[in-house]
Amino acid sequence: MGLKIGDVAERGGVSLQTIRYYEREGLVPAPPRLPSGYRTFPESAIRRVRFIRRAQELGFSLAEIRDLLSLRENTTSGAKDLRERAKAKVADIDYKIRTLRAMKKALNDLAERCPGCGPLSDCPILDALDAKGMIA
Amino acid sequence: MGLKIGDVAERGGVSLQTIRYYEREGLVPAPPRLPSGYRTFPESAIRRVRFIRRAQELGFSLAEIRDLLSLRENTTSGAKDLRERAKAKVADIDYKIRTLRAMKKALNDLAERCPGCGPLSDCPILDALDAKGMIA
DNA sequence: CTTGACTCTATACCCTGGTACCGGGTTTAG
DNA sequence: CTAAACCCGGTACCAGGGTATAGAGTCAAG
Repeated sequence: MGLKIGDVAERGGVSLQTIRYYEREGLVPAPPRLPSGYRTFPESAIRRVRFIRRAQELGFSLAEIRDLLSLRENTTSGAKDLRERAKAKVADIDYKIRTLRAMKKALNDLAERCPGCGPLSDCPILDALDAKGMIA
Repeated sequence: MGLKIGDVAERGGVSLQTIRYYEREGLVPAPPRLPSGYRTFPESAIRRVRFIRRAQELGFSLAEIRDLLSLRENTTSGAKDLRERAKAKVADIDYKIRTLRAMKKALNDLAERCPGCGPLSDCPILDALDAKGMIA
């Protein structure tokens, strides 16, 4: 009934060794084993692996991702603390979203306005990103 | 007047060696030198370094960033091609924004609803992120 | 005119996030 | 019952993105 490591790897979009690596690093909980020693994963392991991949693409390190994931295995701390920590993560995410929106705007401006600029002029992309609100 | 490498490093928020590394990797253009061999950077180098840092936080590799930056030093290709490439980058960025918004929503849900969940239940964060639209 | 802060090149090293290969056991389809 | 396909742990290696150190030259203040 449990999934084998190869299933998790394939459906999660990573290699088999990566799953073992994530287990060692505490990103995927160590699953129960068959008498043979084979790991048997629950379905949720696949979602977890996919989450890890997506979060990485967004610039979170594995340590940050472990942190994010630990929010739901909330045995350690009170509900108040959990809310605090989640809010902090949301603030990180908001910052990323704002920065991405500014980059997007700068790129759109570049694409639309720049056919008129000279090749090496001080085009808008960097300037747009350096505007207030983008610096920290 | 020209900035010295230490100024660019400090005001750009990176170390001195990192500036030299970025120069070697073609992320920051090699600046003119004084007779002594000292680099003298224009102000724009600082903006450039800051841009690189921010883009990294958003999950772009240095290769991708070099690519992004090359859009403005558009001597190579026609305006049509530039628009194409910029649009492709915008699509990447839109994907990241969508994913971040879903993560944010999941975290907010977690913070607000979960005080009522049992500790190890299948809480919403992973599920929310696995919903359609988030998978690829 | 020297002393401390800064810069130069070059080489070596480090951490993160994996990937590849090994010799060996297991499971399953024919 | 055997061969293909899968899994095990262990070790070694790799690329990206820097960081550290060494040995030597430069510049600015007193």
